[in-house]
Amino acid sequence: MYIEQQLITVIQQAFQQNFGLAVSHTDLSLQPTHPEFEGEYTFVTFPWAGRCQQRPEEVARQLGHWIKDQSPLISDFNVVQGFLNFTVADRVWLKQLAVICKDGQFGFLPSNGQRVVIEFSSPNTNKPLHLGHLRNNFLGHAIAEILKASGYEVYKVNLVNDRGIHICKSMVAYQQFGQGETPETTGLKGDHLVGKYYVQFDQVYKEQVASLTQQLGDRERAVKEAPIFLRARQMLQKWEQGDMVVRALWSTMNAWVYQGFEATYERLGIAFDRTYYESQIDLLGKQVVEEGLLQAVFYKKQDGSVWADLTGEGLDHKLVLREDGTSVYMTQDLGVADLRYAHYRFDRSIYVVGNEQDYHFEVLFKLMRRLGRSYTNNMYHLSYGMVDLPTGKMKSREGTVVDADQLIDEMVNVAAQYTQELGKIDDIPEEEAQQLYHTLAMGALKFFLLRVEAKKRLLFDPQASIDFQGHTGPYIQYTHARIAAILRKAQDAAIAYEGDILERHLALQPAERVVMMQLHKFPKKLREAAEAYSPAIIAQYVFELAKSYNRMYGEVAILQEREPMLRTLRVCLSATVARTIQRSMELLGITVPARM
RNA sequence: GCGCUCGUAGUUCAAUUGGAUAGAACGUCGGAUUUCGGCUCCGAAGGUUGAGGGUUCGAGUCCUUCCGAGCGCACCA
Repeated sequence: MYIEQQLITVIQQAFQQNFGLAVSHTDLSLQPTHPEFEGEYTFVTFPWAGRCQQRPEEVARQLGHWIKDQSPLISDFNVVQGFLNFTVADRVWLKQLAVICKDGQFGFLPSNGQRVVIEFSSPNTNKPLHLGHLRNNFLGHAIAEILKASGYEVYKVNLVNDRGIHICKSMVAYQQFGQGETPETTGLKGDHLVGKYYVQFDQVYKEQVASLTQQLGDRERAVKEAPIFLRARQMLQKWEQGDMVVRALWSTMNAWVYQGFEATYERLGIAFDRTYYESQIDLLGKQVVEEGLLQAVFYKKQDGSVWADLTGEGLDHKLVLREDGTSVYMTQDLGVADLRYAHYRFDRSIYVVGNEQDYHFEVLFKLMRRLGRSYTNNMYHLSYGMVDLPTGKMKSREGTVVDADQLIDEMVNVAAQYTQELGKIDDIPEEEAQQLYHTLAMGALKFFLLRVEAKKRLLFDPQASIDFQGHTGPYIQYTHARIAAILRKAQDAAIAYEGDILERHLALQPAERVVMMQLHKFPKKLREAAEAYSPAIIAQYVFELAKSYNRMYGEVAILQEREPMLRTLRVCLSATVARTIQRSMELLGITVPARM
């Protein structure tokens, strides 16, 4: 039972007894007391002054007195204007610590029987993953973990965008300039090799457009008629017709890319329960469009293209099928939604997709509703902002993209350098050391990208991201490693938690009380994070927990404490902090080392 | 032009969903270890929350008008 809830129950009784008011549990809420005031929880009485027929101060005073007399929960209270501040009794904190210490699952919820499908990553198979994908992947993975911890049965799915004109661009360039290169002959990762040709296509295309524009004096025509572009279109048609040669090349190049992706996912620590390929689900969307036509949800233009009229809902007309009968983006998502429901019978379906798709999903959900899909209300677009660089926006064509693999390599180097300077792991095997550098690098990167609220755009400063001090992943990892060192020594000295600590009247230091309060907050933060689909809440929380511990570490002795009860208490507190850090970071997909 | 999102210390982010004197980190300056891991800790300086108006006991938060930024409004995905 959480302290806040207990306190609210008492306040409820206090209203009844002192003012004859029956107030519901949900109308009462507490907030943390500002540090400059005495106490831990604050109840605001301004809104109640009217119903109590008293000034806010007076209401606070009466409630405070009554609660202090009646409940062992608080040791003191004070009133500042309409703010009633409670000081929770040390014994209550100690008891709470005992509970958290014993309960290895503290804060995690038991199964609620609900299924969630979460789609993320969704790469195109024409170029390697970049920084933007990292934000997407980390978000998706973290939210999946958070929902699992909240009792959901979670399925992670990836929808690979493996068909379309952009794929053909890489293929055309490869055909023309590739000279039979393979990942093996070049030593390049498959996704990078294919990406190279995607870039090359664009260079050639630009040149052709430039010269053709001069020739024709018409840029618009040049854009549409550049030879290499025509070849790409032609190739797409052949692909649609199932041309053997084109399909073979497509399979080969896609296989290269998948191998490359697999390696990158592995480094990121990300995996999926199922992968969908757009090339395989083409038909489903078309069936949904057929169905919509029958229901008059869609209409057909004279040229044969199919549209939805959303002008009644303040939107515009939306194409759902081309005049030549081929699918567009929307067609596919209509089909995928059904397929996913058929596969999982989900209670919720989450799409982790960038905010440039906000409109697309708004339309998609409206269409699904019109089509009478009962699960529409359970679909959610988790929209996130772009990742910007200090130099401006990332543009693949201008080479300002931050490549994921390259970035990880750099971070690993920095981690190695810092770690060697610290010199705490000189005795461990090389393989383990490499593993550790990777752990630290990913910790820095993931924390950097997850600490910002998803919907906000995020500035990626390469300089700041490799910083290991301050508001960073490694700062938290370091805190964990330091506690782990203490615990190793405590074990050697046979200091362990003993249940009777809370029977003693131990006086807590303010810094210890703050740490306990932070620990106590974990379940609430997890709940908030799950409701808001927000890993940033966990990131914020775990940082504050680490900070509160580090402050305490500076103020009180732990193993050096002479009083055995206090020493035991602090070891127990340290162990609980370490475990909570570990579990919180795990929710973010970050591993914490025992040494670093 | 229309729609959506955003605007908070020099910089990057918070602000418990409408609560007290708007908080952290980085950077700057100044400190701390006879002791448990200094990738740590403590302190200082730094703000008209883009601007104006409104709602109320109380607004960074809600409404409104401007200003600025990003994204979208493709028979691309």
